[in-house]
This record gives sequence, structure tokens and C-alpha cells, in this order.
Amino acid sequence: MQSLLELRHLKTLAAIRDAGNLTRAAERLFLTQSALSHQLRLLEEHYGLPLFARKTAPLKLTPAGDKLVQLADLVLPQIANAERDIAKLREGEAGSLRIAVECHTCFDWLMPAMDTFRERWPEVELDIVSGFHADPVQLLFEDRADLAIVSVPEAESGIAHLPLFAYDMVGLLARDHPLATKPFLAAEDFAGETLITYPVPDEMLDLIRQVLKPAGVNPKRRTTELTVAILQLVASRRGIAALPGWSVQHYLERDYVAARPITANGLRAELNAAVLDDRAHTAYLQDFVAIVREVCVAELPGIQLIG
Amino acid sequence: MQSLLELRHLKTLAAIRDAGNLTRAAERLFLTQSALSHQLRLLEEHYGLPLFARKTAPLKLTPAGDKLVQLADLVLPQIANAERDIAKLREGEAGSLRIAVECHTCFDWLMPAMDTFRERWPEVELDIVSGFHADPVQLLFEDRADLAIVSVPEAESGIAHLPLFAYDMVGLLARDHPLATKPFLAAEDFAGETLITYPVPDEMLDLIRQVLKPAGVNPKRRTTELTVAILQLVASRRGIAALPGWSVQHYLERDYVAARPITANGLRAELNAAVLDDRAHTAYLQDFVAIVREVCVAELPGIQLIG
DNA sequence: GGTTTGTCATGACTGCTGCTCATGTTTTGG
DNA sequence: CCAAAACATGAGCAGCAGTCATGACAAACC
Repeated sequence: MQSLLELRHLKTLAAIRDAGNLTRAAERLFLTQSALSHQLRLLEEHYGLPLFARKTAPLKLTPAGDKLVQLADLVLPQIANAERDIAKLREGEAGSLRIAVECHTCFDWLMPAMDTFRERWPEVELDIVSGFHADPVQLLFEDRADLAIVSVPEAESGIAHLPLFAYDMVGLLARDHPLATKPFLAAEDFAGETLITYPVPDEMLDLIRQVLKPAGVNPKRRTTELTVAILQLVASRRGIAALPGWSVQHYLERDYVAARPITANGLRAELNAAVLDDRAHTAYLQDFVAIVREVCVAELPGIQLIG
Repeated sequence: MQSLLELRHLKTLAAIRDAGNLTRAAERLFLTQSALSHQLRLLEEHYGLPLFARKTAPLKLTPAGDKLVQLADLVLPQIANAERDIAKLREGEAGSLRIAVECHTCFDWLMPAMDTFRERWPEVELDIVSGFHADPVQLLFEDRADLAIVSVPEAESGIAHLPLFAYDMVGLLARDHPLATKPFLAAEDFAGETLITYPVPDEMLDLIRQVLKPAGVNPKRRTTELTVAILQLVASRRGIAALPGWSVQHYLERDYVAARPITANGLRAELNAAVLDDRAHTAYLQDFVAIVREVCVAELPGIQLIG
């Protein structure tokens, strides 16, 4: 008769509420759908009440399920706060988090993540390393940054990589562009076009490194600093571009430009946080990574948490 | 790196704080001391900090341990509330809890327990069945009571017994009574004395049923309704009595009377809650039993939870 | 001071249970 | 109406939370 409820169950329930179905919730919790189904069945048997109205999408909560989800929303943050406080006891409150970014579009989610971080770790000095840097990892060694957002996690001694998320790059075209009729863009399709990119070295452009260069395709180029400028150029038929799907969702919904997958299998990219090895276990660095993952999985469409 | 903390740990920590040491805390949780020691070690490894200052009695909390205990005090009641709410969803809020008591001294703890119950289940009609009843279980069948506090759990079809706690009866003597020099009271010691009891049938008096009757001892008798009157009579050398140890702690501390164990092994007694079989799973009845146990283990000296 | 008593720590072992895997059933959406 | 997606279910397994037995240590007690 004693309570079978554990924090694990509350985490599951909150995840199901957030994800809308068992399968996606299971992914976020790094469990199988089966595990959640078993958990739910046990809880429902224990309380003698259904927690979700099945056979409806999105899953709808019964009053009992709602009670438990509310409980989760109340309790889980309290747990997280207490554990942060303990980490502060262990490591001290102070410290600095200077973030180096090599990806222009990252500011979209970096800002809300930094806001949350600032609330939770008010004593940690938070900053973005300004200016563009070809090799942000170098800044870690020079003690000019504490964490770098990088796409390719190159194994390097002294550096640890904490995975953030993976996503697909999409090719962007004017809505009436001839290529927009194709189901996907192949390397050759770029040959006769002008490619619009950020002004960064080629190695940092996933499209060039993984698709065009291997195929020996070398289109005309044009660069600009701002995402919105790239979109504007594409829409006005001055060229085509490749950007992360999540960074242009807003424009696609408004039919400002058209989007197509790149290659038949898509062009997969990922983002990682790089930190110095010996700081990889620092609580506030780990928590920042967790916050970024939370923010991004909630806000960015079409991304997958990795690691 | 993810949180290893579960509600189980919070319950353990709160119990250790309440009990003052691992051994007693383990008893209350129905676990072994070893289990708690292992739990603690794991938590301390996980957080990289000690939670208790060992080698001190009573165990003293470190700041980190204090954080977690505070968390437990915050979270566990929220959990309990939510689970009560779910029980109300399942069974409805209404119902009645009419309590029949055969034990005069029980009112000591019954009142605070009822106060707590009233807070948690405001919709349940709460009452004590007034007047004295030789067979309170009969009241359950007659639907004049919902729960009876009884000492001997006689197996009876249709009745379920929920264990409360066990304790030792103590023999009470005037401070200068000759028997007060003995390490314990034997059956024969009562032969020449006047025995002061509540005015109830002999079968309900543990001393008579378990000690005097088997030994064929039949002392002079005197009865009174009130515990304080029994104490007064004993103190003024009009006789001796046997009462639960927890019910006279107050008087013993003030040296109002002397107390001795009854028989070499003591005279063990216990209290149970009797309810109708088919209501044994009703949430508010079970919760009342849980409240009584909580109140009593916290307030009454020398009792042991049973079941 | 040595013995006793109460308490916590530790290591070996074990049974439970919470998970995965494989598969069946139901629901959804084109 | 069919294919695809999502959920349910049962079997099997591994990890771990617990017990048991014992050791280490401190305080209490002649």
C-alpha cells in the first residue's frame, strides 16, 4: 500500500506531457517506448485510475494524470534547485562562463539559454567572446573562453566534447526557382548557381566540406554576415543557400523561400560544446549544456538530442 | 552525471534526521541499518560531499545534508498531498470515520491524530463513538462505527486488523512501596495488594488475562474511570496498578509514582485498528492508521511500530 | 584498563524489478 | 483501405537495492 511513486515516474509523466506521445518522450529520457508503457501501467494499477485518455492524439490527461503532472512541475524544479545548491557548496559559487561561438545562427537559441542560466547561476560571470574566431577551441587553451560551440567534435587532447543536438541542413531556394521542383538537391545542382554563405572558412561550412568538395563542385560564391540577409538574397533570386532547418522555420512557414533536403539522405550536422578536459565535470558547465538541450528541444523544430 | 536522487533517498534522509541515528531510522523504514549505510555512501559519492558528520551523537548534518533534508521536508508532503488528492478522485471525498475506542488511555494520542486527520480529509465526517462498549468490533458490523481501536486482534471473518504499535505495560507503585525495590513484579507480588483498574471486563485487562489469571492470583480490586485518579490512588498507597508505559511517562518523570516491569520479560501489549474487510483498502482509513502511527512514534516513548 | 554495548562500515551474495527486445494490436492519415 | 505510426504485452535478462554476516570504532561501564 505504500507509495510506489518515485521521481523517475514524475520525470516520465512530465516528458510525456511535453512530448505529446510515449515514443518521443521515451527518446528524450533515453529509454524505450516499452519502458514508459510499463511504467504507466504500473502507476495506473497502483492508483486504480487511468492517467491518460488513450486512443487520442495528442494524449490527453485525466484528472488523476493532471494531478501527477502538476506534482512533477512543482517538485522536479525543487529537486533541480537543491542539487544545484549542493554543487555550489562543492565547487563554490563563483566561476566564469565565457562562450565562444563559431556558428552564426546559434544566437537564436543561445540568448534564451543564457537567460535561464543567469537565473540559476547568478554568481557565475557570463559572457560571449566577441568577434569571429576561426578556431574557437584555441580560445579554451588560451583561457579566453570556458566553452566553445562547435559543429565537428575533433578529438583533441585536453578537450572534452559534450553533445548538444543533431539536425538536418536544408537547401534554400527562391519559391519559383527551377530546382524547387526537385525532391532534393544533389551536389551538381549547385554547379550553375551562386552559393550564399556566412563569411567563414570553407571547412566550417557543412555543405562544402561534406557535399560540394567531395563532388568537385565549386559554385560562384557570395557572403554576408546576417541570416536575414541570406534569406533576402535567396528570395530575390541572387543565389541559393544551405542553413540549418531549425534556423529558417520561421521563414518557411511564411513561404518566404522554398526548402529542399540536400542529397537523397539529407545533410546531417550536429553541434557540440567543447570544454577543457579537467573542467568537464564542473557543475555549472554541465548545467549550461543541459539548459541548451532543454531550450533547443523545446523551441527548435526537427532537432534530435544526441549523446 | 544525471541525478541518482530518488524519493526513497529523501525518505531515508528525513527518517535519519527524525530518528537521530541510522539504526532507528532503518527500523522505521522497515529496512536494515546496512541498507541505509549503503544508500548514504552512494549519495555522498554522487555529490562528492559528506552529508552527515559521523562519530557524533546525535548525527549532525553537514550543509549539503541539510539542503537535502530541507528538500525532503519540502517535497515529501507535496507528494503525500497529491496522492491523497488522487485517492479522493478515486473514492470521492465524502465518507465517515466514526472511531470506537476500548482503551481509556488512548485519548492521549487520539486527539492529535484526529486533528491531523481533519486537516487532511476535511470532507470526511469524523467522530468518536461515545460511551463505553465491551465489544467495539460489534459496532463495525452494526454500522455504528467505521474503525475500532482494539488490543487483541481476534481473527474474525469480515474484519481486518491494521497494526498500530506495541509497548510494555508497567506496574505502578507508591514511591516507598516495598515492592518498588524489586527489579520486576511477579504474579504473586500482586496477591496481597489492591489492584486498581479501569471499570472494564477482565478479558480487556492485559495484566489479568496474561499474568494473574494464569497464575491463579486474584487480588482485591478497585476501579476508576480516570487515569489521573488511578495515579492518585497509587501515589497515596491505596493500591497498585498496571498501565501502558507511554501513558504514564509524564508522572514518572516527576517521580510521582514508581514503575517496575511486569514479569522478568515484561508484559507486552499491542494496539490494532479493526475495520470491515471490504473497507480495509479505503484510502482515508489507511491514512488514519498511518497518521496514528506517525503521531505515536513521534510522541510516545517506548513504543514499537508493528506490522 | 579491559570489557561491554551500541553504532556505523564493508563485502559477498541474492532476489526483485525495471529495463530491453520481439512481437502483436490499435490508431491515424493519406 | 492500406501503410505507417503509436501503444500494449510477454519473456528474458542485468543491474542494483536490499539482506546477512562480520569488522571497526567509540562511548559507557564497572
